[in-house]
Amino acid sequence: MSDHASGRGLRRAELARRTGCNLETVRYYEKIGMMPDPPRTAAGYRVYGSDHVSRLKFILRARELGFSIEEIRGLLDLVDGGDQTCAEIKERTERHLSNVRTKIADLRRIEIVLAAAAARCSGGDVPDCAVLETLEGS
Amino acid sequence: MSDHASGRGLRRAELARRTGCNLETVRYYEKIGMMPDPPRTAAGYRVYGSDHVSRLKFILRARELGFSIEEIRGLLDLVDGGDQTCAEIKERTERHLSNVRTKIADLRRIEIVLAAAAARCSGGDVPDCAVLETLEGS
DNA sequence: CTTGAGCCTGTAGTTGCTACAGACCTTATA
DNA sequence: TATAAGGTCTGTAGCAACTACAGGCTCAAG
Repeated sequence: MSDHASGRGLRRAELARRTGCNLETVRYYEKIGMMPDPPRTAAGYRVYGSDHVSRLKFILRARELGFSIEEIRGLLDLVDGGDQTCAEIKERTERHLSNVRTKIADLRRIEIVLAAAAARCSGGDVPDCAVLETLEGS
Repeated sequence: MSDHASGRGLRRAELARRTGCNLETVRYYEKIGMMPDPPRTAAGYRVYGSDHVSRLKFILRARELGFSIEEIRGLLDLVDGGDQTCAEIKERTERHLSNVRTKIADLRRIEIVLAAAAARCSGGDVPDCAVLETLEGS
């Protein structure tokens, strides 16, 4: 059966390669409904087009920016609906940005405690340790 | 059967309450071997002592500082072995600290991109959106 | 015609919990 | 003493977001 794998259609590995996505993750995104079900060859092989490439890139970029799958699903719904407004997208972005800032603040607190404990450590061949004191109770 | 639940021994809920740990998490830490199996009453109820309280607090503090379960297991092994050295603990702490700093750097990069995209947004009732441009390709 | 690569499916594993269901035990009150 | 309410027990399933198989097709090259 002649498919157009060498023409416009991409197989899964090629889609993965072009987007930098893990091979199995492609299938995973399809399973959870983030990627539309692609057409298949007669033998059942998935055939992807440029729309799949851009959608997958969108998802991957959003993931890199720390958006959760559900957040991305929401963004995609807006885009797919075609009636998204900049205001709505901006609001979601700022909500996510504020989560990111909270995480940074949490990690900075951790960093300070760890750095202080490590600094108080002699680092010697002795059983007493400032880190353990920090962990065992103040 | 007389147990000493009201004396020195604590039941699970009380241990959880005193440490701020979730009730089920206590059992989870036991299952994965982070907490020693406590003695039981004749009816099978767990009975905890002050050693369990301190160990659980240790684990919880280390978790708050972002140590993974495996890292904590390593620390506890050192402490339990009794031959831990400050140098060893310090090294592990600094390794973890460097992971934390990497995460902070990653998040700061994300923060910058998100903030820039949101700033370029008009926020109006229009379909064009700077955030979407960021996600759809540079 | 065979070999090897690539694809298919379903499922299990990862991390660190959290939340049940259904059965037992304990305690207080009537 | 009966009973109702609560605590505890076990095992198991679920969460996010993948990742990695096993076992079976299909396809192209030699």
